[in-house]
Amino acid sequence: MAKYPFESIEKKWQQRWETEKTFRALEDPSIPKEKRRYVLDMFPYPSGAGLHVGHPEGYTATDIYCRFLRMNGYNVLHPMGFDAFGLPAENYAIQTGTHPEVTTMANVDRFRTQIKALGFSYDWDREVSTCTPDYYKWTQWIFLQLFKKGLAYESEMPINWCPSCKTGLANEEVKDGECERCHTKVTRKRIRQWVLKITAYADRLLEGLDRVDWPEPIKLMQRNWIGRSEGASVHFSLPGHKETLEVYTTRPDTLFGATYMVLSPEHPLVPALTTNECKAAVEAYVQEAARKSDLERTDLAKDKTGVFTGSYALNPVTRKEIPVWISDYVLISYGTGAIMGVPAHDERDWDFAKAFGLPIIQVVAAVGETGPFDREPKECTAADGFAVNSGQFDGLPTPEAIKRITVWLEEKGIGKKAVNYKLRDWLFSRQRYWGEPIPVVHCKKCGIVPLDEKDLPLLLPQVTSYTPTGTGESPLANIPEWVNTTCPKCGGPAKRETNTMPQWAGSCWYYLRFLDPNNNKAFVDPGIENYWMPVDLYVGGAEHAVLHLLYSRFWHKVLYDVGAVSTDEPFLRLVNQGMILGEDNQKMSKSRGNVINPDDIINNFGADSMRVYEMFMGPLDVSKPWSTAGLVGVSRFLERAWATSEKPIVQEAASIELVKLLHKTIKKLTHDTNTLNFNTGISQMMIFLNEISKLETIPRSLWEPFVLMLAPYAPHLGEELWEKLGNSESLAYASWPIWEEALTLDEEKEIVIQVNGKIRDRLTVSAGTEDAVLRERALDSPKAKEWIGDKDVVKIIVVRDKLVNIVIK
RNA sequence: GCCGGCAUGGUGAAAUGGCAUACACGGUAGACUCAAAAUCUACUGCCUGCGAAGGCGUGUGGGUUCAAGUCCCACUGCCGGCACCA
Repeated sequence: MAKYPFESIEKKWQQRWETEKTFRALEDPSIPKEKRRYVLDMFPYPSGAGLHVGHPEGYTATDIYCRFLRMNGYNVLHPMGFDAFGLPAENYAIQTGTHPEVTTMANVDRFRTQIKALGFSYDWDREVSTCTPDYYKWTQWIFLQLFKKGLAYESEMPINWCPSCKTGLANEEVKDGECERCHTKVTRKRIRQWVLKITAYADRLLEGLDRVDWPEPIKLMQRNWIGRSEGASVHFSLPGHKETLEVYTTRPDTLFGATYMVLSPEHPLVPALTTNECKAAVEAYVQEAARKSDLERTDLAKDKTGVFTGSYALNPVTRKEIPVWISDYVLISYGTGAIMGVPAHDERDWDFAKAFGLPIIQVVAAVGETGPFDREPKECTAADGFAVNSGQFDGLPTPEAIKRITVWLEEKGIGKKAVNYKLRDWLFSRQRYWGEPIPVVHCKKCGIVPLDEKDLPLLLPQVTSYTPTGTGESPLANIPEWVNTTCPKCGGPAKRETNTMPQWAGSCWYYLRFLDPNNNKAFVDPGIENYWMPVDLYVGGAEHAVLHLLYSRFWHKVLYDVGAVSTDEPFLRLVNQGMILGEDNQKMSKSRGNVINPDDIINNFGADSMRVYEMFMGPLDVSKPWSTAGLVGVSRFLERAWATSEKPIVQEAASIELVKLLHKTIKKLTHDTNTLNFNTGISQMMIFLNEISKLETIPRSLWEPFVLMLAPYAPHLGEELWEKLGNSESLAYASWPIWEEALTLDEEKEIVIQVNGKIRDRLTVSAGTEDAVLRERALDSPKAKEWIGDKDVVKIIVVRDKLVNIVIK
């Protein structure tokens, strides 16, 4: 079998699609809402390394699905663009002096060429890059909306500081205590930052998850990330001080067991509470903690450390004085930055109390446990039970005790019910050049003043050096003529904000710009937004499970609140594609030398082989190793399809067996394509082709539907075969074949005869044979008789069209 | 440590609680060929057996069921995420 001429075929059809704008999506009002679909890929960051074989996996999946939808009469929006701001281009600029825009645009061109070589049916008229002024004008506009709603604020806060990049990092850019990009150990530094108040949307981000069709594990990860907990805040008075110490606890029922308090080293009350005798030790500890990175703080925390402040707090229920300590196991960023130590019922508190010889009092007992409860418990338990050593609350089961003590605290005015989140506000500024400038100015007289919307975009100026200033400010701070400006409000002198936005900003809303990419009056026309939104299917890697998808949902909800979009959740259905591993079953990486380059595969086997192979490897959502040997099998399948098309295609009727196989194939492929189970769908096409390729002449009634079904998977070959059938129009909008249910059913069924669950015989009967008949025929089977022997038949199970199980004893 | 996912032939994998291993790779044998490649055909889970046939088999151990890869319980291993969240 000769190799089919994929090079010429693929080139030819890619050109046809491009010049004819085959896949342009128009907002045709005559197509009803239920016949419109928005299918979105996570757009790539155009790295210098070029396209990875992982990219085409999700892109092929959505492409097949979109082509399938079009053939089923849907109006499909399927765009592609580039997440073009980002650190690698800037780091390259620092090394070489090349403007990041130059690098980025070259990479974008390369990516576009590589993506087009795979024959995806994108509407390229809608392409966007987040780094173009046309685009980031609207990223800045959205920032202004956030600012006006009070959701963007400045804060002087300790941040992760990378001494090598000389810039601040968000928590999520720190991996194992190291800078995600350059792997330098991260330290802490206080710096002025812009922060977005995502916590204000915590409950809505949580609630919205109940209304979207996403994988449960991903929803769970988002829920855990938001980390909502209910409990109580309690004020502890501090004898000798007018302030009180507020703590948050999920277990107010253990208040009687609180024998000490711990503040985070960064807690504002630490200086006031430190007595002269303890001052030296406390200050040393605070300094030590500040110097440490998060890695060290968590690592060293295997043994609890801490120092006594010298002060005492009053336990509001026992009226006993309890010592106030500081320790780095208490985080300033969660709750109030202070805790009550209940060593008997919290592992961490237990370790701390044991390390420093603090008293341990049991206040919860397991159901069925009998006292006495007046001695120090042997082990710590956080489990529910009933209250002991808790005065008036003794005997109450834990949930009841929590309620009653919370009420009691409220009555006394020393506490109340409280909700807390693990989610923190989003550190939104970067001390970088290659990002969207934050469109505000700092005016001595008016404070922080946002730019007028009509003055957007605020363009990134040219700089001579991309190197960070080292003071924590971005390279923009080195351009006085840009920094010094006038206040939009009072007209007096003002300074521009020199921080830029993080890469997440542009990717937070790109799916909206695809709707109306050239609009310069609005970020999207409301009519067009309403036409397509929400996104019906969003496919991308699971590594974005939390951050990108949470940030994006947050922005979308804000845009919904300002009336800019019509839905409050952006992505109805989410599918995460699995990772493609190297042939050695390891993550692909340069250092392992197991990287597969898509260009090589396309050159040697063609884009269609690449596409079909990636879909044939296994289920879309699991990780799977690349195998060039496996690719060969798929390539043979396409060659066989080509070879079959070279045989005479005739008008003769096909045999009933093949007609039935065709209808079964249409049914299975329709179902599997619709549910994105491409691997089993392809296998069904293989079964069909294996059969018809045996024929000397090919009935057109079999071949035509096969070509149509193959087309979404191998579109270049599909179009070519369609043309060979005498069609002059593209098959992109031809009708997907329809199956006839009656032709998918077998007239005869093989019935398995089991004796005690073991297969002993088989018989062939016509479909739908009555249970009673099956029972008789099974009992008549000589082999079954042999196995039954003289045993008693206890029971006979009949499953129509499938099996008879004779149970004997 | 916690959370989540996965575990099936030599390999990638398939299987509404009802014939385990479809499809593909690889392998073996044969056809075609001067020869090779390509292609085509047959076989290909393991064990016993000349064969007929039988037994075993979906990470391990239990359980539910007439029937378990699939459901339940306990464990082991691998992969991913999180990191003292009070």
